[in-house]
Amino acid sequence: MKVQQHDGSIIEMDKTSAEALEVLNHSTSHLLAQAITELYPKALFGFGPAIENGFYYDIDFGDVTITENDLPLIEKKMKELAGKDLRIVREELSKEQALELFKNNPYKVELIKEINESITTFKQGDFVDLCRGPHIMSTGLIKHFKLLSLAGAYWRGNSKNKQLTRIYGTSWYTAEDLNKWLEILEERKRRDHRILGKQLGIFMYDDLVGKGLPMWLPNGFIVRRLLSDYIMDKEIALGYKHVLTPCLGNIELYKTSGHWAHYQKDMFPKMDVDNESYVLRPMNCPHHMVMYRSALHSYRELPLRIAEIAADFRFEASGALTGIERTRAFYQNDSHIFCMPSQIGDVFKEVTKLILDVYHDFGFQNYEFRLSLRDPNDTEKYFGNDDLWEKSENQLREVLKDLGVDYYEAIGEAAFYGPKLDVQVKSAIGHDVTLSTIQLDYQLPERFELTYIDEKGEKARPVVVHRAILGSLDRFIAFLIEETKGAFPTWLAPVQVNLLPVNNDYHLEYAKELLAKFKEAGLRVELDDSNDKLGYRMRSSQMKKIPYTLVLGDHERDDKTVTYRRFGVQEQITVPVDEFLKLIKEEIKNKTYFNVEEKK
RNA sequence: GCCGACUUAGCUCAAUUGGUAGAGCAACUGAAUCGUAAUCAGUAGGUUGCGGGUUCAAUUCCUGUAGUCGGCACCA
Repeated sequence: MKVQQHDGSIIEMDKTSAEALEVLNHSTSHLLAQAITELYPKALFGFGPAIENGFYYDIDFGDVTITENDLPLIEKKMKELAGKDLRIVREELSKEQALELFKNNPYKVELIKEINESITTFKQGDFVDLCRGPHIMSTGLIKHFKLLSLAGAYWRGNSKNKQLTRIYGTSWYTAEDLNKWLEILEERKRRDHRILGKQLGIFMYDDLVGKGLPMWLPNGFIVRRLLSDYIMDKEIALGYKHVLTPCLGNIELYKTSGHWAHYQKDMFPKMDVDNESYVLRPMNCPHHMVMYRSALHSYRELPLRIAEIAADFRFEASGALTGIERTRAFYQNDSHIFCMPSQIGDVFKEVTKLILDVYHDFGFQNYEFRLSLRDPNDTEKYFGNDDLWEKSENQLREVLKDLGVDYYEAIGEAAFYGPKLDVQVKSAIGHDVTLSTIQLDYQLPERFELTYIDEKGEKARPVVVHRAILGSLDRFIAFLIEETKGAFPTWLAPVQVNLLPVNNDYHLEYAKELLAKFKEAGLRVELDDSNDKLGYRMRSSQMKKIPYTLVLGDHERDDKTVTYRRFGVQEQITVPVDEFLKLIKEEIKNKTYFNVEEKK
């Protein structure tokens, strides 16, 4: 297929390439704009780019309100226009000509004024759009697309600007590809932790308690407790010291740290008591800073690793709340590592290795390291002087180079006190979320006047490395649910073994015997002695995604064996009881990550 | 917070142009005792999120409010 580029050249593109899909989606966004222009002549257009597996267009509809019910109509118009197989014609304009052509559209005028290169438009039929391209040669290629959703989006991503209407869609070269993508979107919905979390009894919400305040149900609590134990054991092995600090803090604490100046709006309002003010803590750094400060420290103690599974409270914008991925009450797997400047590299390496170790245990593979840097133009957000920022950002680049991990840089994603190394994952519903983070901080030690006694017996200032491996337990579990589709690995499963006697009259006794034996062995085991048919109980067991369902009948009782079925697998395996115990204990010990798809 | 949509039984969903709520699953009761993803029958379950309005009549129309969802903005 042929594609026309910004400079007017026409190149050949492979339809199966990512670039070709991007071009098609971009051209489909133009087709959308053309259809809208015919249906709503007063509509004004902002940006309309291709995005991953789709496109959108931001549109100012003026006084007209568009709803999702309008999408099929727009889609129909698009099909009609595409059917005409209109040629898409590139034209080059002077800035004056462009300003004249788009004089009725303040958004395009704003953009034209900023363009320094040659200005091009792409025209199909009567519709002209300001655009760099590239585009396909004519609308006839646009056949398999769907408008997906509608949203508000601020002009140029700034909440001070007017909010436009964004229409999202997706476009493909074949009907098969389109359907495949739509199926993936459906599949993602089924993995959504909010749905699975409800089905599996992990967490719940109630309006009377308040939005963003999840309550952990028995099954969810088991997973949380095991995860806390798991990560604390790892930390203890690395020399971390665990502490417990209160969820409230005097407001002066946060004024000292700088958080009050930065995040006041995102904290629950202060509480005035006697002549003091308190806030629910949004994070734990200040508590740990003053804990460090409470004693004299020798360079021999460093790095000193203070850790806590700490409850934090943030007044997140109501629209940001998402299941247990983003809440107003959450628990951080937090630590602050106080070290000498010369130890920064080693500390970062140690923490990065811990992250990789943990991800390996969980079988996570789809994650990316992001080096989060400050935006030098945003002097309001970022504390400290330029030299220090440059120094610490370069230090992180050095560390990453030494570690040999792939990463990408993101401007404006740093914390106000320093650059970060974040581990980014994509949730089932497509949210880009930070799972783990390591942050370099020269600021808080300064603000809290932290010191240690160095080799020469003189006071020196330590550096703080903030880090969270599981991030927050809440968000981690959200991600874990989506990765495992709710089928937790055996070591984390709320119920690990479900016992099904074939006939209660003959096999219940044996089942009870095993129940006691398995409990004794430390397994989370249940016995389903309801009078339902075996098939019914097997189905119910599978729906709860219990790793091992054991069927116990005459053979098993007489031979002292069990017949088990692994979750999601048809195969039935009969083994002696002790062998089964050995097998499951081994699996729990090794934290084996069981992939149902592979075993099917 | 902003734009748009949604909210009916514990859960998943129905209810023709406004005529006063219905199914499956779950629960409960009974029968059946059965070898790997739903045995049969019966019972109970609802101020249709909440408040106000229009109407002879509102799940349905209008309005306010709360929550949820899709995005945007935000994310120490």
